[in-house]
Amino acid sequence: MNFSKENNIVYGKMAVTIKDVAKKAGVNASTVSRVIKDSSEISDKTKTKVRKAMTELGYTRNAAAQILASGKTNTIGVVFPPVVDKSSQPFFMKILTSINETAKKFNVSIAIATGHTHHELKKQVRLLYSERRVDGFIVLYAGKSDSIREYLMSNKIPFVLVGTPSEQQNEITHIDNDNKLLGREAVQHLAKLGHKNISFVTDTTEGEVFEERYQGFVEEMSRQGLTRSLVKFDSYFSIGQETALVVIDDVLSLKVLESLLEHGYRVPDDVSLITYNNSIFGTIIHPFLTTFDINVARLGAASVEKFLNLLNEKPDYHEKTVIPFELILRESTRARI
Amino acid sequence: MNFSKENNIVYGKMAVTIKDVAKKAGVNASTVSRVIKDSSEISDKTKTKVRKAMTELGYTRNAAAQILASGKTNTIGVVFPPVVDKSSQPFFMKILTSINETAKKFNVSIAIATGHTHHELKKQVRLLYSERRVDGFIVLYAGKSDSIREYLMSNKIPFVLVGTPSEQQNEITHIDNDNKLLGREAVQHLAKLGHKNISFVTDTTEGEVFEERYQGFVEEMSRQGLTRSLVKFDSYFSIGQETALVVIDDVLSLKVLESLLEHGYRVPDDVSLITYNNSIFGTIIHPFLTTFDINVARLGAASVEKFLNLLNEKPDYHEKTVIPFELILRESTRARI
DNA sequence: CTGAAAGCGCTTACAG
DNA sequence: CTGAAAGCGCTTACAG
Repeated sequence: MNFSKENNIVYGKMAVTIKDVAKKAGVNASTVSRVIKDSSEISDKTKTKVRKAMTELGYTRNAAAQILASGKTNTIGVVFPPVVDKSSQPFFMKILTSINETAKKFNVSIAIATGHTHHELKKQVRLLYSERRVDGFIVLYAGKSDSIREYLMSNKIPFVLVGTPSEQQNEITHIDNDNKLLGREAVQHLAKLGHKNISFVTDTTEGEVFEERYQGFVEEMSRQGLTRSLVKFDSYFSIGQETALVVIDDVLSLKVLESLLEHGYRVPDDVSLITYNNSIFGTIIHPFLTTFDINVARLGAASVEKFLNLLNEKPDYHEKTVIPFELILRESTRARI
Repeated sequence: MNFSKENNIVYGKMAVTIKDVAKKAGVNASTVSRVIKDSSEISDKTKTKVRKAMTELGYTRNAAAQILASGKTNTIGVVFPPVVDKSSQPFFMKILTSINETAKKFNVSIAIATGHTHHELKKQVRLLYSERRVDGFIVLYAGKSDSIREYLMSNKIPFVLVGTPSEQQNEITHIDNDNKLLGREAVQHLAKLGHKNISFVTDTTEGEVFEERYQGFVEEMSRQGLTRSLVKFDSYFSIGQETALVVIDDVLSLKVLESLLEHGYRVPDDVSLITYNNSIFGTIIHPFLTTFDINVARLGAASVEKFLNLLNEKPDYHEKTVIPFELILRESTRARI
């Protein structure tokens, strides 16, 4: 029976500490600490000895003690957008999973900040940082600056953005797809199939995502000398001479599909449809949607890597990371006859 | 300039500690600590004085220090199921949000555990607990026992389950809807509309959710003397004499709807359809689905409350909490003429 | 009702 | 390459 352990009763079990390991290995606690972080100062012989003691005793570090002593939390705060229904977008759960698993790979943890209102969300973000629970943040929404972003910037708190900020792109490290290219490539795919009159369909004309995809669409349409229009989807939705549609995302695509069917158009026989995001909505009902996979897993992984780089290397510049996308061919597009 | 602060440089800023507050308020650090937790031992006068100092200095507690000193993490680990695509089920993001916001209300934090494989997930769960990052867990999947649940139970780690465990229901605190009642009430709604021949449609016959909803369906159908059958949805799906369908969830309902349309049935004119979950999938295309809202927000909130109760009160029994549901009438059911 | 002191389990200059 | 010591910022018996 080991006396020093008598006070380490946690949840009814003895917690093994660095001291126990040190005693067992016949070294000082500071040596054990150095072995834990695999310091090059320590001899291989000692490392082996200490590690043996660690496994024999079943040692695991106490996270709180390490955080307190080192001053580094090794935790990243993940900030969700301040909207009520994050659950309707598979994107968020997907990127959260990816972030969590990448973080684990680098031995860091994550904490999350959510809020129905902007005010609540900001309170959570501030609290996470002021209680020294996180070293910084990955923010899962971009666009125009808000008071949370201002808070982060003015306090020089490390953070990266998933998406593209409307302003200060050179002062913010961010990770995104090339939305303009996404717009162009949709046109290219359709043009290759022989379509000459194409509409861009959206339910919102706000936000960077729409703006850039649409801009890419317009540029490529002009370049190829094709006929285009912009259609806002609402209850009066209908189409004219166009033989193909670029739709802003796959949820909207399902609605467009239904409306088209009502008006007597068959997809892809009468009109082709190409869309974005490759979420589950694209393969529930036929025609399964031809869509661009924006690679959410890599967006998440890159956000962690870039954040860690920002935190540790403290580069004096802020870069944009562009994640490649992939066209998934399914049933909703076909050659124009 | 305050000397004691010179060493508290965190992220380039002075961190205010309990000592700074104590000095400013002219009391001992231990008194400040007691004021923080609003101890009834401290006089109101002192509390006011200390709180004034706290706000003036902008004090926030250091989470790691508090955790280390108190031995309580005030953090709950949330365990997601070990499946690849959690993002296709809006349920998970919804309950995560609800759990996080309820936790915040009780001043506790959350950590998450995800993994593509059961093995990875278990590693994360063990790590969270052995590093003393969490006091216990909320597990977001139920059904048959797995090695994670066995680990939690045999180590007497506090946890609650969202869903109903197949075994040991009296030894596990869990939170769920009454799935059997959900099955019965679907029948009742349909019967009231005059339907006498009803099928239960599912794509999986595994899991508690199916079993209980189906059992409730069967019982109520028998009780009312109606004609029933069980239909497994696949590419050969078709219906016979039935005039109404109970479908296991709303994603499957969209597929069923499509298949019905192909076979020339109109919903709800020819056949009524009632389903479960009230996710976004029910209101994308027409007919909008009549569905049961299972109240995910309350499932999440209750899981936090019950966990905290388990942790603090250490009751010697394990109860089940049944969250009420609500029928959302939309377009997919109608009276049989 | 409040203070002084010990302790939580680590990390990290400093010294040798 | 390793040890001894101080310190991170709290909490909590113990004493008065």
